[in-house]
Amino acid sequence: MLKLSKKTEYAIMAARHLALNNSGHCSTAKEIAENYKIPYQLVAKVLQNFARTEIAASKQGAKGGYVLNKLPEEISLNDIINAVEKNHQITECMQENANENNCTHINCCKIRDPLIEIQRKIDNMFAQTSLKQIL
Amino acid sequence: MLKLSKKTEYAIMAARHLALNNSGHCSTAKEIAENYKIPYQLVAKVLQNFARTEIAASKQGAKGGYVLNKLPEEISLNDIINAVEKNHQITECMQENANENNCTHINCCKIRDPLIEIQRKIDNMFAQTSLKQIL
DNA sequence: TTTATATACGACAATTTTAGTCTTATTTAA
DNA sequence: TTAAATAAGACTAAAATTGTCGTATATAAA
Repeated sequence: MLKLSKKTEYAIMAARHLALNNSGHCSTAKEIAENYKIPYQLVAKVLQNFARTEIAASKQGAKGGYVLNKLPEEISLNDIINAVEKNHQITECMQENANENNCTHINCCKIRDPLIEIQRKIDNMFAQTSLKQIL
Repeated sequence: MLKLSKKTEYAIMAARHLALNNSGHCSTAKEIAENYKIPYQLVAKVLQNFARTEIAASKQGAKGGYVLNKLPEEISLNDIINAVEKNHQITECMQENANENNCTHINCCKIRDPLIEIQRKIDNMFAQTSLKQIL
């Protein structure tokens, strides 16, 4: 519980790699996969998510690859996590309009409000941590 | 990812219930299970863990049950989580003497140190949140 | 224009973790 | 002696995570 997914770990590693290799040259999924010994297909998808969320720009074809769209200090850990994880909240009921479909206990558990506060603190921490701090 | 386990949710609910019903009388697993509509066996184990880690005292037999051993302001969210989860760190490599048996990437990932800092902040937050704040 | 290299992406399979159940033993008040 | 309760291990089911496969598309360079 409360563990980062491998996808997120790989995303942080990949983002860090892009930040350190941003001198005009494209980094490829293959390069990152081999460098850090992580499965190629997984890094590939992580990078596609970076392109989709505009953390990085992609270039297809030979000599293609990825470059960051922003400076490392302008990219937060939250940006990186959001790129690869659609739902990373501490409980199912954290979203605004949660109801009994999200959790059968929502009306009797009595702990939702304090947990929302915990969630807020975690979100804050991730938002305030920049990629630059991870280099 | 980064989700609390049901076990932890149930533990927080149960701890809160004990805190609100501490006027000399024992609360039972059955009472809590029915009150919050959570599976009896799971609450029972959560409460056994509270007794084992001395958050609560247990009394066996008829008219038995559990009472908190400390005041709500003296019990942290960390105490509650540690009672029911043996390992709740954000990565496998967070422990002091982690090596390649914990994670094959430990020597090439380059992100362990910044993650240790994140872990420290999360631990801090849980340690500084008391049961009293959850009532 | 062909080939090699690379992104894009959905579907699937294997593995691991989480959640929940079953069973039995023990303790104690009435 | 019985009913109510904790104690605890083994097992099963369900869900989430992790990893793989296959195919399509784009592009630089020979």
